[in-house]
Amino acid sequence: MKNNTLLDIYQSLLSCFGPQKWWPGDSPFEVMVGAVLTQNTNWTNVSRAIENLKRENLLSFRVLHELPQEVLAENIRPAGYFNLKANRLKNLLQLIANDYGGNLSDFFSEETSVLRECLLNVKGIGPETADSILLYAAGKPSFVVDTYTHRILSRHGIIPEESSYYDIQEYFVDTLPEDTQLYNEYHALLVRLGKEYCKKGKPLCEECPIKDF
DNA sequence: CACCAGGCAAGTA
DNA sequence: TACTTGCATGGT
Repeated sequence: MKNNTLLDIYQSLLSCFGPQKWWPGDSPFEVMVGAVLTQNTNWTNVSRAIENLKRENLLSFRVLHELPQEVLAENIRPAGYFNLKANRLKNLLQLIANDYGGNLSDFFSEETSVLRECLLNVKGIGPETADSILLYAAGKPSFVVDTYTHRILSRHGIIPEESSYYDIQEYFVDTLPEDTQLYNEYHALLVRLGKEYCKKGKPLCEECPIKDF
């Protein structure tokens, strides 16, 4: 009776782990910054970088936009790739300054597909970072696919190993109801599962809560 | 010591 | 188009 495997998996994960309360962050702006900082990086390192920004009272659009890139880079050093990420954040802030007068609410009020294209046009923002900002900062129903999503589903034989980002996203979007809260919780639960039961280079874990799917 | 972490862009053939 | 490489800190 599994005519909707993804929904069944979701229910299992939710009952196993409970709500994950994502994204960790106090404001949409902080979430957006965190989305860039967490690219290929452990969240604990990102937390340190964000703590630095908070301690120095730098975590606002105006301040960060006016801050020299080198100073920004020093503050986000613990997140790794700090020069690269400082540049990427600057690119994003520049877009918001140029096209939206620095008004984050106006930026996030754009229609989803328009906003997505804007984000993807920023050098340093790819599909996952764009979808993370859309979903967790702007509250749009944009499903986020990450390495855990790909690894979990392919390891369980639910999708082919060679599936692309958009193959996987399409699968979720076509199967699940379009619901921001569902997308939010589902992605967070997959990350939780991935961290605890589906690590890189290991075989399918016998204790995995969804091993029967 | 090696390997990994909530990617992305640029270079090569 | 399909690989490969650079970017970098901190935990295990």
